[in-house]
Amino acid sequence: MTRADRPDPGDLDLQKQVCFALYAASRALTALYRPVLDRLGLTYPQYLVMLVLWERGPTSVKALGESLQLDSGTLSPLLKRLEAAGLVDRARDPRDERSVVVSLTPSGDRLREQATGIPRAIAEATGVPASELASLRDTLRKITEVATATPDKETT
Amino acid sequence: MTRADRPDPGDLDLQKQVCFALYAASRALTALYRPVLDRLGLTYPQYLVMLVLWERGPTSVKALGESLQLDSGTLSPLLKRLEAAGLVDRARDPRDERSVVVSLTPSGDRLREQATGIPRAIAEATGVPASELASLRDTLRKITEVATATPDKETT
DNA sequence: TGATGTTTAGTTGTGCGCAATCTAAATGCT
DNA sequence: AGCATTTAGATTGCGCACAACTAAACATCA
Repeated sequence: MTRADRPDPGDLDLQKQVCFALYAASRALTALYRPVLDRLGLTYPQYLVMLVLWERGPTSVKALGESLQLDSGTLSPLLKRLEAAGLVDRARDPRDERSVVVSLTPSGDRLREQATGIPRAIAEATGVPASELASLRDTLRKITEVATATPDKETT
Repeated sequence: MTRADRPDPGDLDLQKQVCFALYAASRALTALYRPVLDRLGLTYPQYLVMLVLWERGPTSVKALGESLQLDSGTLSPLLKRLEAAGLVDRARDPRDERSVVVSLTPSGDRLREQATGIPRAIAEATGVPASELASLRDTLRKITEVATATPDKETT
């Protein structure tokens, strides 16, 4: 709070921006996953959906969206592709016909075994110590929490 | 190296994965930029392109791609939209007709002034101390460097 | 010099993300 | 019960990302 909020031209330096570092790192890490996931026939977002299903079993589209911070505009077509691949089933919840429950097929369940070693392999490939990765993850979670909690902090 | 590389089922916990934290944080931060950039008529990737142009002046498509880690499949249509918006010009380099040089129009140059305060405003909105953001950025850069440097570390 | 290979952009096709809109089912209110 | 409101999911449209391919310009060298 010294003499802040006077815009510094240097602020527009691409390399100084955390947001760009985040954007670049996210794509780079996803690219690391790609050849591995290709063997499972999954894209990275599809893999995230499978992670939730492997962990929690049958899950509604709404709950999937809350876990992954994705809306139905993204999930609906993605789940349709997973269903076409024979990995998941979709069915209306008889107790609430608005809700669609996604569950694993036997084929989707079996895929779990092939996925078990992936996270560790990727973590090691980055060459960053596990402790540093853990603190990185915590900082990222803090940022995500603040950023998503903010409805629209407009000073107008 | 104690008793590692035996796959632990817990490894598939979504919340433990750095990659998901990265993916979620990147989208959350981009969402924070969105209302601000909307006022400039820019998307986030378009803003990144403008950052490079504001900093370096006329730049080839290839150099833009190297700075932002994006290929022509992404940049060509993006630049076409920036050109349609009247913010940039595109012209073949007379010295090497393969290369296309992107430069700012007066309108694109003026936009810089409106963008100057953005990074600081976003950084403050996250509530994370500047020092922590700086170390976060450095860790992210390290990960990006390793991940992009790896051509394909397949043990086959 | 002419054949060959490389570099640079652009195009096409697929799959996200996300805003906006739509439909149907459930819920609340009187 | 009757009707407005809310909720869950799907659809549409646009803009990235990225792989695969094409075409033109340049480089190289027998």
